[in-house]
Amino acid sequence: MAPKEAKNPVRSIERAARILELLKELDGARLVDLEEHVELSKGTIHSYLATLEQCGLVSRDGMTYEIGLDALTLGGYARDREQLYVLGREGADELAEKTGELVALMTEWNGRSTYLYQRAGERAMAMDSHLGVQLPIHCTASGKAILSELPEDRVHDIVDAQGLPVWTDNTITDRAALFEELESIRDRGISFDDEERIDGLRGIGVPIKRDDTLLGAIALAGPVNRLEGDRYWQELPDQLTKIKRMIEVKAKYPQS
Amino acid sequence: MAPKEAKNPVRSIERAARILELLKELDGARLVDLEEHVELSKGTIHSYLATLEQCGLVSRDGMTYEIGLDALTLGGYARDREQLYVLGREGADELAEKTGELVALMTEWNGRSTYLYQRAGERAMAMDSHLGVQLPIHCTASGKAILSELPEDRVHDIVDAQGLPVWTDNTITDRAALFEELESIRDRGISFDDEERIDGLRGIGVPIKRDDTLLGAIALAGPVNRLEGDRYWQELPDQLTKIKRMIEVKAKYPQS
DNA sequence: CCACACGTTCGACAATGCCAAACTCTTAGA
DNA sequence: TCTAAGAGTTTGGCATTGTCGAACGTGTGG
Repeated sequence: MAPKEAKNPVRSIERAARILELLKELDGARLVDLEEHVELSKGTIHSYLATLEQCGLVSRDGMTYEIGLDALTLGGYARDREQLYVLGREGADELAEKTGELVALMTEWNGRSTYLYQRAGERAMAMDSHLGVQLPIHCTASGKAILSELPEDRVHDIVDAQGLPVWTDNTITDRAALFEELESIRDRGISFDDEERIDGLRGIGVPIKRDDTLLGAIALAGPVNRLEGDRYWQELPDQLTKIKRMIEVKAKYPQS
Repeated sequence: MAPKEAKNPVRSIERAARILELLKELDGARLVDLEEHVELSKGTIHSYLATLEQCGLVSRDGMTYEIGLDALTLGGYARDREQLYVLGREGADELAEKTGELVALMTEWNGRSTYLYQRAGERAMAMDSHLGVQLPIHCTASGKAILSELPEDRVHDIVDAQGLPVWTDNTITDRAALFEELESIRDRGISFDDEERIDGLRGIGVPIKRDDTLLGAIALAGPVNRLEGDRYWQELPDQLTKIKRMIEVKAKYPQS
């Protein structure tokens, strides 16, 4: 996603969005806390918060402000309009049930791989991340699956914008290496995250398309000790592929 | 929730929120569509949309604008900070599994009953609503369960703001009747929605508290032909109550 | 009881959002 | 092919409206 700059931006909106962002990053904040992070006077921040609260985008409990649930309402609607979610949820549930692991539907947003849905199977690890969270795209199975189906220049744009930051010893940090990897992902139709984002965590991803547009990816994650050998390299990839086909058929014949 | 008006509102934020609202209600819209619903010139609306897009709150596909996934990111965080969600998700899953019906965690927001989480059991009906959706509070099991634990004047405030609109023949539309109903809900600890919002749909709700603060409610819904007789009036209520207790214990002893 | 820290309100100035109108781009029809 | 209509985009100047700082509340701890 090219970081398009609006020609005539509405500053108040930029600033309001920044404040919401901060409330998220700080896990809720008081007025003074925000003051430290924003170039605005106390009085002004107050007006912003009061207005956002009135709009339902912020809630306050005494002195601390939080993101309001209207954000969830909006986000929920946004998700419902994502085809990957509508078409893929059932398949994700099925796969989580069958494998016992953590299954997620991810789509590209802001050059990142973003959770649209997640379903934990019986044995799934505690989740480190969840609905709406935006993960780096170069070191996740879902992200690489997505990149593998994006036009080359889009990939370059994204890498330009996001860089290839190190997360673990296995993280791909070299652009050429990344493109090689994407090539082999295209060959197999499967992407592997072999402890590239978090030590001890492996993942498997498959891109999902409708006609020729990329919808996102379905991915499975689990601890190294369970995702290894044949299960990691063969069985689970096969199951993912099966689900992918199912979803893509559903996409093609909406009524069936 | 009293409709607090900000003293010095930032108009641009109010308008931006209105536009997001419209994008939701219209299921995506073009610039001209918005023009009909907002007292702003084309050019101005354009600036708003461009800015919101830049902030990730709006996405565009050619000519049509949609809510952007950053809303989901924010909303997801907001949800994670709701204790009812964190504490209750497991219980809701369990209940959905066991009963096969639709189970939801709801909390009060804007004087409405709002979905924090939903889990569909095997036999659950197709959902008419979902994450983040805000339902009327006087004609849903969850809503009435919530009202039953709110201070009397809060209930009056909410009813003043929301009214008691008719949804079906069974909808409670009289304030006195509502208060009687709430009284009996308090007695039983259970609320019933007997086709009060949608014909053919029944629901059962239980309020959930932590210490003395109300967190929200857990509710179960299904078609009349499955929710009837003893199952509706006894068995399912008992199961809900069991889960409620489990959640409240978890709330009390965080580490257990 | 005072002092401090934080939130809230207010009035005046100037930044900035708004409108209208001109411009571009695409599509459809003659 | 040319024209017109319909949509989106950009611009400049005026007036609205956000912004600051200071003064005013409010509550908490010493």
